[in-house]
Amino acid sequence: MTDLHTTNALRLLQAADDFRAGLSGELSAVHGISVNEFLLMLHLERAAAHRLSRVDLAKRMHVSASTITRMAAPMEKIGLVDRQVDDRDARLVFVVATQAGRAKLSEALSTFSKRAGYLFSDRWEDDEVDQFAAMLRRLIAGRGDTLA
Amino acid sequence: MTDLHTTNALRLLQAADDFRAGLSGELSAVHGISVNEFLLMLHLERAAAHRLSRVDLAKRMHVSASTITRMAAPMEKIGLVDRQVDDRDARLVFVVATQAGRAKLSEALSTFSKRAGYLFSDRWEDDEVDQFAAMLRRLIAGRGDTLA
DNA sequence: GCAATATGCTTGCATGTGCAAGTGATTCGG
DNA sequence: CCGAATCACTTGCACATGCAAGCATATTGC
Repeated sequence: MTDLHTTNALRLLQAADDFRAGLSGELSAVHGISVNEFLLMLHLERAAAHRLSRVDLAKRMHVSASTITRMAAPMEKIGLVDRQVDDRDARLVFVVATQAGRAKLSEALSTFSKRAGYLFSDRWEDDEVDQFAAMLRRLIAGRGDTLA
Repeated sequence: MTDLHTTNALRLLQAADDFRAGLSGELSAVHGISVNEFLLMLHLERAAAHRLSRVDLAKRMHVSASTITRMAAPMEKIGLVDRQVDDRDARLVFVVATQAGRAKLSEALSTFSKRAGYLFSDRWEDDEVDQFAAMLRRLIAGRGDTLA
């Protein structure tokens, strides 16, 4: 009916949606943040000086610049991130992780890892996990700004 | 730094997001439908009699029942789906694919398959694609209502 | 049978998001 | 230099979506 590439793409979307849906509930219930806020902070954590410009974040997260503007505002209010204007280029406004934000990320990351463990553990052999990692890496290899 | 399960889950989300973002633009530009409308019709296509109740669709798509109600309305207007109340249980309102809807799905599916091909082809060996399919299948094995 | 409960769906409200337009800052071409 | 083009960001508007409440229909317990 449909070829295997198509099946794989459908399964990829389904598996990611399933995982994201479960993660969403626990992140918001336990840590009071959304999946996108979690991913935003993770991008900051991986970035130099734990900061990124708004357009940079937007590209990495597949959202519009306006979304970053609007996500950052409440995160600044609760102290997860700070706003930092570039010295050289006054157009650039960095989103920079605070200590509190990095601590929150660390907690949220343990929830994330626990769920990732549920997803794979007890059903996968170590070498299968390695293979899967290598395959996924090839799928996102085109991007130079991946989280993992 | 982070264990491999965590890395894999992050890559899974990233790969799916990347694919969905590219697909979204082409589906809306070429076929005038959203990714979620495409997936809704695909669920109908796979279902018995090409129809599903609203709560059933909601569960399969990880969205709320109200979202299905609101997605179905414009799709009925442009003739992609019909509304059908169950004879036995007047609470049940099925979303049923029309011929026009199934034709539209078929066109959109070719766009989907083309992008799925880009994602894997020229970079993957056949047996790797098979392995990847088997691994993804295990990730979504818990669900009995998967698309693939 | 009938009240109490559960189920499926819809609607009001609040929130999240993209797009297009607007603003200020920088860079480019002459 | 100076005007034009580009870039980063913000804001107004429209649309999508979840949650809670409401409504109609079924099912259950007595």
